[in-house]
Amino acid sequence: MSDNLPGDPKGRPGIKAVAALAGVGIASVSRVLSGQPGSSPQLTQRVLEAARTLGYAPNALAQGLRRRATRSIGFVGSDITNPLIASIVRGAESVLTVAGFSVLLTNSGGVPSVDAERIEVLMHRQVDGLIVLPTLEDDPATLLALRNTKCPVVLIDRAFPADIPAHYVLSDHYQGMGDAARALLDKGHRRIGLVVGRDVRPTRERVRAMEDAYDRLGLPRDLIVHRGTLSSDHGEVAIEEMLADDDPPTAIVLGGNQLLEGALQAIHRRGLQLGRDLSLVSCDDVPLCRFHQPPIATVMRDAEQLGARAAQLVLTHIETPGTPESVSLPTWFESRASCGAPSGTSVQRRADKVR
Amino acid sequence: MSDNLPGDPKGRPGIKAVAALAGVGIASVSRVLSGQPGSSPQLTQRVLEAARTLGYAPNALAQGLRRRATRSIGFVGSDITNPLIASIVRGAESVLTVAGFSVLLTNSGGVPSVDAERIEVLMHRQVDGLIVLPTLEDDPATLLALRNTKCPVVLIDRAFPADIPAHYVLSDHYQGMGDAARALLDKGHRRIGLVVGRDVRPTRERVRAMEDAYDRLGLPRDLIVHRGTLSSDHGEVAIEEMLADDDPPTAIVLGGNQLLEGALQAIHRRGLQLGRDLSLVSCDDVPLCRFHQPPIATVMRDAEQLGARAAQLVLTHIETPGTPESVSLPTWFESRASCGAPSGTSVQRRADKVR
DNA sequence: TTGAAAGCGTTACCAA
DNA sequence: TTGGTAACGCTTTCAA
Repeated sequence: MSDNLPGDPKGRPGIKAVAALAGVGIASVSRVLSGQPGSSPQLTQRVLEAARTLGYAPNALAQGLRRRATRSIGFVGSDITNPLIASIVRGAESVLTVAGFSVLLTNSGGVPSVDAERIEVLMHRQVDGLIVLPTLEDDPATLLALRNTKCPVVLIDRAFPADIPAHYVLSDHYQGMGDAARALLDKGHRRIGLVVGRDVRPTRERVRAMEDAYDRLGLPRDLIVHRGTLSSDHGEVAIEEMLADDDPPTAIVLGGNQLLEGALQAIHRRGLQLGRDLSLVSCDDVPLCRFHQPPIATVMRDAEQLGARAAQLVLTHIETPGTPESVSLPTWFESRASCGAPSGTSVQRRADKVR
Repeated sequence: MSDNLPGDPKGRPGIKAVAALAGVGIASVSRVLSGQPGSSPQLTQRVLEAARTLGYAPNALAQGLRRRATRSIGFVGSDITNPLIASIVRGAESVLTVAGFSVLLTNSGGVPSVDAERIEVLMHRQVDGLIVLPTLEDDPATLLALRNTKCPVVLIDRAFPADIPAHYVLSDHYQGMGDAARALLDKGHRRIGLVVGRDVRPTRERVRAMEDAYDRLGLPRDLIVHRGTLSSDHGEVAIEEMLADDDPPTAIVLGGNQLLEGALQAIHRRGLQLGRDLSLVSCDDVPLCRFHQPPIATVMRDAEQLGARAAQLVLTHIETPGTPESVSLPTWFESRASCGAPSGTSVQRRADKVR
């Protein structure tokens, strides 16, 4: 049995092979290669040489099993295809890679029960930490899965019950949306449409920011809140419905980057010119915002930073578990030509255009 | 020692705990839970019940170590933030998830040596397969890393030396680019600029398609090929340089979606109207292509399908290793308003515009 | 049909 | 300073 030193599954050398070649004990190899002190220079030398000539690298599986730590973290998001989420993943991945961690990526498709399932799979894979962008804040399966995690968890842009053991990285949507609201009200808009997603923290913050903006100016809350999913299709429907209103809003704010494409379709179809016939604000900058004619005013944030901070947080608490921590990152409003002064109702505006 | 049944690192029950609770042997638990036949209904029942009450799920690390298979695959791409790559990952991930595989995602940042390093890390993590979008085709480190892989590897959109043991999923860039070229030549363009990246298969196919299109019409190859990286910055520089030429092209083709933003910046800055003053074709549809005014004509492909086929290929060869396989997927040209007839030199065009 | 025991490749204790 | 050895949690012979 000891003659045959197959090492690894597909014929890679194992620690035994290195020990044999170096003529030392297996334990010494482990010690040297994991950088533990207390090995003579000679032994160290021989082990290193043997390892190099064999092209040896430790089997991360066995290490993980023994060390009870895999240096991997799981990421659960709805869809990597959403540029916002891609940026978050990118930010997290670059921090984690530097720290020697790998990322297990999963997409839940925005289905709460799948969130829960993915969390469980990742736990079985013994990830050392978890970064999750949960779809909802009150899905029972997700809550259960989150309660059963035995590793640090960082939740992005969500607020969960206090008994959920997790850390948070939050965007300060209130600030950016408040600035956007004030900018619109300043320009004279009084009836504003706000398209939002499901009832999660960003939605609540955005609605609150809008309402407070009205309140602060002593204006009646002439706000139309349209709730649904944050999809392109919903963006289109929302615009259609709002503009079909007897008293349509003169400005519309989209609470999610995915809404924009559908919204623009509806707007173009109606032949409306943004900034003149209708003012539009979107959330989360995408190339389309900047290159659209006119450019789309946007509530901005640094998505990569969001992911990077989440990664730092999870690493910190893997290192030394601590009490729940919460990080808040800024959002800000960037005004662009899609925002102008109101110009009567959209019915009048359409009449203008046709004439 | 046998009284204490801690099971898993952070206090999750192990197989021993289940065996103890069910009052059966540990081997029986394994057999029942991994669905092997040959267990009495009673035993099966008791094991299942015990597992459920303990909330037991096997430790994937230990399973992987023992089975010599982790049901995980590694993905190496340049940057998940590129919507093309995000779509490829998404396509792969959905196929793999259904098959019970997890994805280890890494970004190389488009640095060849990092490609190689990531491949090695993933091998040490004992992935069962690898999907790679290599930066270059002749980087020595990457070639070495690829040769040392002991698992099925699928390379996307690249052509490597025949001695590299890998499977391929390729886009038929020749077809789509050929159609684009013919469309431009048909409209009367004779001097066309082509911006491409480094010397990899897509670049070569695109250049060849353009050249062949000229040849087939018996036209001289009045083609300006601009080579560089596929970044937004390079897109901007490329446009600037081409339009600054004494005899600027009347149409420009961008061989990569990342080029578009920079290119549009340069074009807008010059006040050129696409489709009239200059014709533009991009590669790989992004929202910006469709919503730009005018919309940008594009050589399209199904990126998710690219990832999905890669995943299928890798799964097939994990199941039953076979000889190298190669899959080709279509690209096609979608003409949009950014393509019009040529209108003199850009100098004249600018004069027109100013007048 | 069932279970004891031998590993999988590594780490870490402990004795030498 | 070194190396044997017992785990880590699981699967898989092999005997019973």
